Amino acid sequence: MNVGFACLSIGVYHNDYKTIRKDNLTDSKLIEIIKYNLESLSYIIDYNIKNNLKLFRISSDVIPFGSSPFNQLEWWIIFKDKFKELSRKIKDNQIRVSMHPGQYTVLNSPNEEVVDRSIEDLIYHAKVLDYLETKSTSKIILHIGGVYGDKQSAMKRFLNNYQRLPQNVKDRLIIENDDRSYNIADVLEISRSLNIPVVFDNLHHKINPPNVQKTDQEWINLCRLTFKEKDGTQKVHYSEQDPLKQPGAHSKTINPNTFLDYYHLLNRDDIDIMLEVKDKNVSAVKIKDCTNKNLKAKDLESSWAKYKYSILEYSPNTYFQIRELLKDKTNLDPLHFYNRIDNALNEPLLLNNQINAIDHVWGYFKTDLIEKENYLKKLDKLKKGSLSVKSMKKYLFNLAVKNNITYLLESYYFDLV
DNA sequence: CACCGTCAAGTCGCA
DNA sequence: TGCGACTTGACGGTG
Repeated sequence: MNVGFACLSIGVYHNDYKTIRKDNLTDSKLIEIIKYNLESLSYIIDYNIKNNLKLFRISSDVIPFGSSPFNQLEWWIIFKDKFKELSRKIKDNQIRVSMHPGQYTVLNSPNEEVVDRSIEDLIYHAKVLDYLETKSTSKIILHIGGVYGDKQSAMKRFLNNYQRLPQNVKDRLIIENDDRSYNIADVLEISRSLNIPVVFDNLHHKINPPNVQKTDQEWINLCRLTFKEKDGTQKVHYSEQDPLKQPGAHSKTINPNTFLDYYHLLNRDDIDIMLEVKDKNVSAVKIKDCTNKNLKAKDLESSWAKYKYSILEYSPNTYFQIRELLKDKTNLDPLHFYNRIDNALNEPLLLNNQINAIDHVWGYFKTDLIEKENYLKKLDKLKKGSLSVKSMKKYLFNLAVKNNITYLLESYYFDLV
């Protein structure tokens, strides 16, 4: 089983995607942004390699206006070398990348212009995967689209418009059930006509189930039959509901107990599971560790190094308990380790604890007296309530960047809230 | 420097 | 009929 995450990552420096408004768009600005975004992609790929994560979704935002006439650049030529470099990294490390156009790419719209733009958008996605020299196992995952008051006609329109796609898009296109219009039975029906793979999404399914009653495992086994050899290992999406938000909202993190129950019911290993969750790579590493039969003490230690200041911030007690726990290297219990961490991150934040964590992080810097005075002034303001913890953390992050403290730049502390 | 509204994309549910 | 929700960074304006 491979587990992966989507687009962005926590604790990776320079991992964000920049964009631009139409009003300010120029070729030179576009080039600058694409260069930056491809570097971000490169850093995230490096992170995946380092953490042995073999499944990854590339953000559609990597090329701003990638399918729009506003972007006339031949970016695949301008950045040929960068694409080559990325392609080599992905290939050498056998990372399966995919892409997932957003909710605005609607192939079955009754509006011809929307369909035209959607086809252009799918061509753009295929182009990125083509220039990364990925095989047909690198997929573009798409939802069916809208219903427009007549589902049968809308599904028919999807089938017809699919035929308008160029072959390189067809080779990669796979379809997924969504949380309000097309349930898994609908998507499987479309798959039977087009002979293309189906991605099962457990949370969408929970919210939007078909009339036919089957277990998730049964649906997943049906979807499995839609994956041919050229399509690679079956892919599914896995996410959990955020209990405080509207139905369909992804949870902050994956609960490893819930995941393992689900995974054990699947009772198979030949499956790729894309996690859709707010804390992205953090959950991917967690699940990776909790399912790793050859887990080493250093795996948990490297994870702990990234969590520790967040835990100190939320719960000093847990901080000391986990430090003790990790001293026993013969008895590894990743589930217990991650449950302790997740529980701590659910405790209420107290200013005193936050200041304590800030002071620990500050201890990493070897600064001059002027900087120290600056810090003490900020600390004083923080205690008086005239400076927010958020601002203070931002200040510390910038110091970590300036002093190039890798240990801190890789920490979850600046991103986990 | 922090915060807020707007933008940009398409659909749908709800006043 | 039109607006809010979904998503997220950029950006202009305000405090």
